[in-house]
Amino acid sequence: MLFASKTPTESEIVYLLKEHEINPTYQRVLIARLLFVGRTHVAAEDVFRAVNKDSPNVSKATVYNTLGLLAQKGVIREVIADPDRVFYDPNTSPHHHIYDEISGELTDIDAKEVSVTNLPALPDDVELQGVDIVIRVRRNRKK
Amino acid sequence: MLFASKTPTESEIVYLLKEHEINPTYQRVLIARLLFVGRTHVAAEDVFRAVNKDSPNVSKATVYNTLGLLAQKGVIREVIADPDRVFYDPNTSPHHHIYDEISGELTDIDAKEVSVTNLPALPDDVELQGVDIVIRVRRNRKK
DNA sequence: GCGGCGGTTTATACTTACTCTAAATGCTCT
DNA sequence: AGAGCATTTAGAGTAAGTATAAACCGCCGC
Repeated sequence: MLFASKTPTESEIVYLLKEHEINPTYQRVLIARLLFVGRTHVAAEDVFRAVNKDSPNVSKATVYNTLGLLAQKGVIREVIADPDRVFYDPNTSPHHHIYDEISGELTDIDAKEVSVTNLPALPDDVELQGVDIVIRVRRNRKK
Repeated sequence: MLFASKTPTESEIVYLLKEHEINPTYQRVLIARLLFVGRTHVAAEDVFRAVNKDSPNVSKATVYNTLGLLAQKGVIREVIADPDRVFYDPNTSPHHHIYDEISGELTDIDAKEVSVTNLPALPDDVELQGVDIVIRVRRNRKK
């Protein structure tokens, strides 16, 4: 488990950022904390709204920059499943996703539940970044 | 193999569209033919440019509508792998993709080369649309 | 304290992929 | 011809994300 409690303290977040060589500024801690408290898949727009709910705290540019930085440093993970927006996932352990094409909702699947075998060998100059499995689904409206 | 030759004739395309309950209009045939001649992953923008290369033939709206229609009817397949644009893939046989995060390039992998097992059972009201595997990769620039 | 400096944040304008709308066009049937 | 329906069109609109240039912040040497 990444944190002792489900809702990490500010200092736990500061530590997490430092661990990943990220300077823990006010805005970055605010955003990261929000991600790890909610522990859900969020889009940049969600973060922007949540972070500025009461008073204007963080600009749009900083939200995008911070999410990009966190993803690049491996603190969170980008999920490309919705053609309209990128989701960010605080769960970086190996897992995959179910994507509801109607609602846009994303759900986790533990990597243990799915196995991928026989990945093709990659050329030397090609570095594997990750394997994403998206199970696309439509939940029928109840009749 | 879908077509006898690598470059399907107009009448082969017309037949393909009719088979999928698509009224084979001038624009749709033009676009579909282009897809099946190139047989590569293309974005809507590519199609728009190619189709209007010499003279203005098809409007932007029609390009998007047609690609959407072809995908919906199963003639081609949408690939969500690049956060910036949707790709369309004329190869509808079961296969997956390697996505180069640097160049944005997509490459096919035959489904036989990868196997997914233990897909989780889905609730009754949920209909499986498909399973997409994207192998994210970075090709290092040659030193 | 003060000036400078790199890193960070900001407002705002911009880009880009894609969608919407309402009018025009075309096709078919009588 | 003309009614009725499907299709296409130009152009405006939307929304996610990026670029830019100025302001700000923390820190270090003086």
